Amino acid sequence: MARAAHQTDVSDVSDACLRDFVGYNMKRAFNVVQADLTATLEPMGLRMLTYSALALIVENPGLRPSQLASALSVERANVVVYVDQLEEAGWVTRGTCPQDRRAYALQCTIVGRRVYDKARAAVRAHDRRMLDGLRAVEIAAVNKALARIEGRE
Amino acid sequence: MARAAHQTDVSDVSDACLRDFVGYNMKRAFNVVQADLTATLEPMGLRMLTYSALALIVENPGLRPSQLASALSVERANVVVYVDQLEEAGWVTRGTCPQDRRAYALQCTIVGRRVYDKARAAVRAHDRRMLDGLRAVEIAAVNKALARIEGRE
DNA sequence: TATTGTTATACTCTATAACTATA
DNA sequence: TATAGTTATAGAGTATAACAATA
Repeated sequence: MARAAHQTDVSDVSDACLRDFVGYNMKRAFNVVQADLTATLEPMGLRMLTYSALALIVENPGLRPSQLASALSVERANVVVYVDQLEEAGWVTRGTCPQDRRAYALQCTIVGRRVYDKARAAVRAHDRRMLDGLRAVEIAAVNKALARIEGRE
Repeated sequence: MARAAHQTDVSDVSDACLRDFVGYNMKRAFNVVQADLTATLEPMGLRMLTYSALALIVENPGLRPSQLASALSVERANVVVYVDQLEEAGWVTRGTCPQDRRAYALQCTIVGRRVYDKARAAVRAHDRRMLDGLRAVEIAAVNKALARIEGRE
């Protein structure tokens, strides 16, 4: 790994001032996860958010968009785009909601279910790649800490 | 915390299908961190990335933009905008680089140094808020796991 | 009046391609 | 020929404001 003397050498740049800052560490780790996940889902026509939306619809048939927005922690306005894409792909339908005619009951199609199952397996493999080298206790510690930071539990 | 029966109730939405997926947990926790950090830095005219850039310039006087890009894990093109903003605020200067006239030697100004010190204290307080309730060993476990995911260590 | 889904819009983050001036 | 900084641009994520239909 020789490098020409005139080329940018980043090895002597100190980021110690940022390493004691959890947001910086999380952002950098998440960038790696995001890049691998994007590559994992792209061949199936999904992204992290459309995959997450599809998963929630599959697991919660009849889910309404506003519930989906809450579950994804995003605004209702943004969910419209995700559902549009899933609907255009033929994986999700906007069914009528008899109890509230303002709302829609989101359902996945047979094809949508199949795409989800395939994507889920790929995401599981991605997850194992990301956590490779970490012991079960360490993974549990991370999940606990993330839950605490998120304000759950 | 009473809620009208007709209002969106998200408590019965299951996201178990996503909770065993580290990217989802990281994203949600990072959203919380990001929101708090944005509110923390906004009064000082900084954002996460401009703060990070300022920190690296303060701690590495004479840093060149391409080194800054590597340290921040972003493309050179994006660094231009961050440095523009820090320069317009009067916190950073693009000094000449005698060894390589294509490059700039980034330096912080006296005011920039003062803004950084103030922001650093605010970020430390933010960090304590985020990690509140976690023991030192747990924080160490998170940082170790994040380093592993990021591919460092 | 308040809520649901929607549209329009804007800002941030990130990447790629192409340009210029240097090396 | 390759690199440093820059410009232009595009896509993704996120948020707010305002609207029509419905509660």
